[in-house]
Amino acid sequence: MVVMGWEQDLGEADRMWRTYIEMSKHLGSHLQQHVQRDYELSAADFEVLVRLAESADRRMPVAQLAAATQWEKSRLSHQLTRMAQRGLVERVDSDHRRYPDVLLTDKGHAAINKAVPAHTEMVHALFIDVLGPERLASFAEACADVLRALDLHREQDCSL
Amino acid sequence: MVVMGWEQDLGEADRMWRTYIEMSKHLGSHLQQHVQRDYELSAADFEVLVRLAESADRRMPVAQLAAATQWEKSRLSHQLTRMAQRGLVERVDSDHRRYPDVLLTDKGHAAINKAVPAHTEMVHALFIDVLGPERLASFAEACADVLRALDLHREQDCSL
DNA sequence: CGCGCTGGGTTGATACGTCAACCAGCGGGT
DNA sequence: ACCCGCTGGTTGACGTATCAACCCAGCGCG
Repeated sequence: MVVMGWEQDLGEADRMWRTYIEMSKHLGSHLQQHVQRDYELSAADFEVLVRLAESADRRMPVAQLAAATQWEKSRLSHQLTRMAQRGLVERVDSDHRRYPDVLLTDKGHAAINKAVPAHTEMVHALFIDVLGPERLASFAEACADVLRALDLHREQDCSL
Repeated sequence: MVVMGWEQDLGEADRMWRTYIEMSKHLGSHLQQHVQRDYELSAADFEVLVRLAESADRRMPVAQLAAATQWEKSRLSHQLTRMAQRGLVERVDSDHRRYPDVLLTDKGHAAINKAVPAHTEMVHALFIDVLGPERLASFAEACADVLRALDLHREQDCSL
């Protein structure tokens, strides 16, 4: 029977798509909840802290942080003010430019160093170890392919 | 050289994890942006409308909607009031209970019927067609496995 | 009968994300 | 020197998410 449109009759592929969506939603929120509950850090906090901690001297220009996180500048700015209020980071004047740097405070450093091990452990338990090495590899490659397709598509969008 | 902790030396697996994270973030935001720009619907709007449109008579009790979307009741409630203000849904008294039902308005129905085809098309272009059938199948199976692991883990959490 | 409990649903406060407007240095042209 | 525009960054307003508190109908029990 031919229905008006899309409704009800999802094919195999669409159900698989939904499986992916479900998984990514649940996995994301699970990780986020834990890092929130156990360490009082939001996903956004976490990301910023990781990037800063990875940088050589616990500080970097705002622009670099924006590039690393791929966030909008305004989002980053808001996030930084909130984190500054909680004492996790500081805005300091940079040497060469007239633009401020972001500095990871001791408190921020301590926070991320406590949170990261638990987080990676959970990522292993829930994701990496669940798919063994070779399934993980093909999974990641699939992700990379989708990313490439996405980039192509994005270029076309911009050229409008 | 042995560093203090986790910093810098990410293994293969962790880089693959990051690839997945990147992909899921980008794919999600891309889809969301399009459905937003082109049809004035947020991802949340979209989800609610799809569930309602899939239901037999374009209406269902709030609880059922909550179960379908897996959202917190408060989130759903807020979302429904906003959508009601825009005329996409209505809260109506249900027959048997003293609890309200949610009804998909004509406007809401029209909106979702316009948006869905474009959305599914994009999902195909960016995801389903990128991985062919068999890669898609193994991908979905991997997702299902992660979901199962997640459920197990979740049970343990609740039993605290 | 009345009392308290439970569970579905709403409300309010606050944190977060996005968009558009704005502000400040710095080129570059005339 | 002046204006102009660009880029990097901040601000405000608004929509959205989360948490906790609340409201209220039904129900069990004394």
